[in-house]
Amino acid sequence: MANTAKFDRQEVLGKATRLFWRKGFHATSTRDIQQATSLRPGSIYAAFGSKSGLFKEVLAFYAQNGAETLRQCIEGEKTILGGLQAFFRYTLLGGNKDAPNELCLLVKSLSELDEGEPELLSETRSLLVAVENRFRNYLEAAVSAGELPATTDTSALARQLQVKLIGLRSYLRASSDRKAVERMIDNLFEMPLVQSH
Amino acid sequence: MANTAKFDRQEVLGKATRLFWRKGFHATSTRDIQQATSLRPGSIYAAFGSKSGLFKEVLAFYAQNGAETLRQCIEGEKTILGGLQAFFRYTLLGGNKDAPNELCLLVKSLSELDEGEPELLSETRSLLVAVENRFRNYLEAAVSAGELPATTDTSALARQLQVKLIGLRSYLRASSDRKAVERMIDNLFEMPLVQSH
DNA sequence: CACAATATTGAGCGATCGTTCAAGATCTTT
DNA sequence: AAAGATCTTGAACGATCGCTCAATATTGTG
Repeated sequence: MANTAKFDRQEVLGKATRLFWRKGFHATSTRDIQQATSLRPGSIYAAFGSKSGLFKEVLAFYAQNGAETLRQCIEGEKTILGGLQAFFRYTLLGGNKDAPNELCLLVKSLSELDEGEPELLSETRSLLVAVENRFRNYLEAAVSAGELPATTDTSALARQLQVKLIGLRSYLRASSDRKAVERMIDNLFEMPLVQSH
Repeated sequence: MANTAKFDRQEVLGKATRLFWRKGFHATSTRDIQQATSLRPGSIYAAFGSKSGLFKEVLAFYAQNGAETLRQCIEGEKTILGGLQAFFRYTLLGGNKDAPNELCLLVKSLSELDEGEPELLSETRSLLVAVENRFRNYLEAAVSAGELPATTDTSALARQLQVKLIGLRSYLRASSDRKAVERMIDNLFEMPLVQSH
């Protein structure tokens, strides 16, 4: 070894993530990335191989950040269900005002990727499955904690949360109606979650 | 007038719609369009002005088709709520096996368009508002027909249908789990729609 | 401090992008 | 059938795309 990279990989991934999150995979050019990261193409290609390779790491980076946010929301509330609601509120209405896009990057990628990028598409699907599994794990913990009946179908409920979250984010981008979204969140968590969803 | 266009505009719009629906706006090249329509660029640009101009007409074409499908579903069932459920089943699971994409073209466009194409984005939003309004109109008719209580908040319910439909279509693309989607549709229409959503 | 190894630089590659337009083909009108 | 208007054709424009690579700068090692 004789020379080491001067840029911070995580920092570059963060900047690339914000860019891809805002513009999407296809509409983001490698020159956009060069400008956002202040790197020359040679450095980017040495570190990530290709635009697709960078995007794949961006997907993982984004998913890990999301998982961390969810964990913090759960830990910051007294109950697990309250933590899940806090996560919905934070993601849809909350603090991260500087989020580049109303939509989840994974869903946005699921939308624009096709058979032309099979590896990125399957990776996106895997990461979305992981989100649903995370929801289910927390719901099972809520059952264990007595917040939900022991008969709760946590798999079905996790699916419902996933569907609702995706739908609400899309609705927010379509309408910008924050009050309506807030009402729908509260409605979702106020009623008996078990049988009605 | 001395010469008339030899291609059928609706037919070309249909082919372009399938193409954009499958690949999205950015990933569809004008040469893709030329190949799919068997038209030379001059003819396309004389008829539609630009790629964006064609896409704008495609959005309208798609939305009109969707409205017609919904109308037929409603008319084909005994009750309006049954018709809405039939529309959900048809759109998500149903006959159009040759649909180019699980997602709604409007939602897909809402996802990939940004400030770089403001006119297309606002047009997409308008067409999505129109879908929700159509849902609300049918729900009001359901109230009039006694299928729903007179106290029903049809606006809120139409929003819920919109959110659910978008979420379910995304979920289907993510997971390909048709049985789970079928269960969620039935669940949505089996329970008392009014207060629980 | 000299050397070897790695990183950075930026010009520029071939391919493809959206789009244009002169030339030729085809139609309606007279 | 001649004239005039419109449509179709396909080559090609400039811009931009993802990406490469020889030249240069920078580092750790002996």
